[in-house]
Amino acid sequence: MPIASDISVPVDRARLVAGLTRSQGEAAGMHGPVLVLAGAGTGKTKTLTAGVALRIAERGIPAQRILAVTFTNKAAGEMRERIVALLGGQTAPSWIGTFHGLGARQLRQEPEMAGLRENFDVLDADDSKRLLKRTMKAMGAEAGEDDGMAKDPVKAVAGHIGRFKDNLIIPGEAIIRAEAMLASNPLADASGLRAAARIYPEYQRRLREANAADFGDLLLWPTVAMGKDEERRLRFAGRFSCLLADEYQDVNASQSRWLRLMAKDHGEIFAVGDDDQCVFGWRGADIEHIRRFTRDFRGAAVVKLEENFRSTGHILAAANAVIARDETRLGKTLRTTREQGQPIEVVKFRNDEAEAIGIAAEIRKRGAEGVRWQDIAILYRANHLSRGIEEELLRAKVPYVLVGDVGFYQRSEVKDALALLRLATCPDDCQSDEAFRRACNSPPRGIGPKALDLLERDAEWRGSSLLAACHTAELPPKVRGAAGAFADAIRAVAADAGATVADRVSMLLDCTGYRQWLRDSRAETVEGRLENLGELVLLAGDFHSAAELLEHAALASAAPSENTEGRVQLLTLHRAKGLEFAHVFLPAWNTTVFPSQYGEASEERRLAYVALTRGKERVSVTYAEFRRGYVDPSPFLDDIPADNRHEGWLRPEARRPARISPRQAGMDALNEMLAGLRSRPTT
DNA sequence: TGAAGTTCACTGAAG
DNA sequence: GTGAACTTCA
Repeated sequence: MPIASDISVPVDRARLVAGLTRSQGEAAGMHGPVLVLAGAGTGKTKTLTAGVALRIAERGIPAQRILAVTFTNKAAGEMRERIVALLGGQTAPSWIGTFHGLGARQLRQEPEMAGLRENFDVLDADDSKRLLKRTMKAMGAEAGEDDGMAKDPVKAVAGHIGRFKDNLIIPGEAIIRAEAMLASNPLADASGLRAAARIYPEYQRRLREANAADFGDLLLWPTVAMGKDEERRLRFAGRFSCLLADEYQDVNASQSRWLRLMAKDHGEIFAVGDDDQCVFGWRGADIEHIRRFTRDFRGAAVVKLEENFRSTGHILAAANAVIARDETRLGKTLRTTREQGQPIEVVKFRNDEAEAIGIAAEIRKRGAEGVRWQDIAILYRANHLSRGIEEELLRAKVPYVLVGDVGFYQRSEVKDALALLRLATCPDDCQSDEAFRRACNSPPRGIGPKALDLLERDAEWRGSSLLAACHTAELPPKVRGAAGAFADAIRAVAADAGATVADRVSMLLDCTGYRQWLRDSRAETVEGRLENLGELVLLAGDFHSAAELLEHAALASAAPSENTEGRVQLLTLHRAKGLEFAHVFLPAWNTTVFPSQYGEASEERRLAYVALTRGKERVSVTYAEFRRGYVDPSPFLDDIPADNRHEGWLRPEARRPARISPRQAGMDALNEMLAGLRSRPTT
């Protein structure tokens, strides 16, 4: 492949590719469509960053003609930072962002693509679920659609509608497409899917009515519109000379099509990804897109990065063996230049409690050996598995942090405060009605479902906003006073033209009694919540308008960086993707837990591969003989070659009989009996 | 009407 | 443990 060397821009190519391997450097400098298949720990981000830097510095492509796409804000931020560092003072591309962020930007420019007006709202998952719920209630579809509907039908329908949007299915086509899907895959949740196809158009109608877009809309409509209207496509695509995409294995149909439309004119797309790490199928990601990259982008070059700089030999061999049993993969085999290191430690425990105790004890021991807490991580398949482990870490006095629990902007107090701000921004606009519904009764002021219904009727009758209806609707006297006072408080802040965004938020929290309400509540979490509100006011200082802050809040979920210093980190396998830790503990390798009974087999296997490749020095896999109903050890354990594993670092002991309930004790007895019957060698 | 109490399930989670 | 939905109580 040609490497441009004839451009006389005075840059030091050597510096840009410094620290890259030969294949990394070659890949970064290629022209035309390129797919970099980068295994875990092979320097994927580094290569991508170098790719951007070389395009700017060597090929002379203006920074603002480069489009770089990622999935998370964090990844986008890191890329921007690294590019700036690499290029010195030169500007990073103006269009580095997430798919959603970029889609939102396009939609802001031409909102009619989605049938929206200017200044539409972006709803986060929570908001859209609320709207969906009201829609379903109105359609009488909320209660369990007789047969096999899920326990949470709103969640199920929200999921299906989200998948429709991921797959570029517009409301009018949903019913036909759903039937087609069911014809080819009768195993799917048929009644839920049908219900969703029926509800989708009405939900979409209500979204438009509220002048709001959900996350799916942000990419769906620009993509649909660009596909239909070539002039429009050129307006968007014409401003870029090349594209770069991170984590390509995780793209969904809509994202893949969007990229193709954006790259159509020049074919300059540089994608990096690892098909072995596609673990977000349930979120719409489709591994097929990375597999057919060379067909989607004609003449694409494929470069494999197989040199792993992260893990020791044993860890890598184990991971390779586990993933090798996935037969549909594109195929690459990681090798490491590092030493063999220690074998994977596989430890059997009697039950889940013993497992938690054992892990905590082992972590203590490693701490005593000088391992820093922050270099240790416990990675599990499902969130609820953290609980038992936390308990034992607490007991063992090991400091830990639960990584990425609830995002800052998803916290209820933050959402309440933002709803107040939304309300104060346009008190007379029906677009603020959802914010009103959220804010009107926190703190409780007597506006329950009944009163809200009266307000809704009045507002509908007059065509006014709910807030305006507080003064006009016929309400019981007490409620009327409270509602009026609430509306006046909002309006007072709205009228204060001189106030900054931060001032407004702070004033609203005070004059609506929200802060006081929080202070008075004697829940344990008050202090943290008040702190969050303070943090929000602080953050609000960075924004020039309420609209700006609200958009940011919808598109950015993450908490302002969690402090992991000096703590053991607890997180799910999914959240651990892309991260690395010197010491990794992988609990609950039991069937139905991991692999999960709900997951797709090959995706669970890839998740096991992700799990093992997080470790740099030591990886410990544990399982319980007994765990909530007898479950077998994970079959993935058998896939770790005998040469690369070692049974146990600790004699598993179940202790603390006092804490074991009679029920548990009975089950333990049963378990022991079963274990005996199976004639497993006992420890 | 609202608040307090109770029950029940609980993959995974970016934007 | 948590949160959501439902029930009961004041």
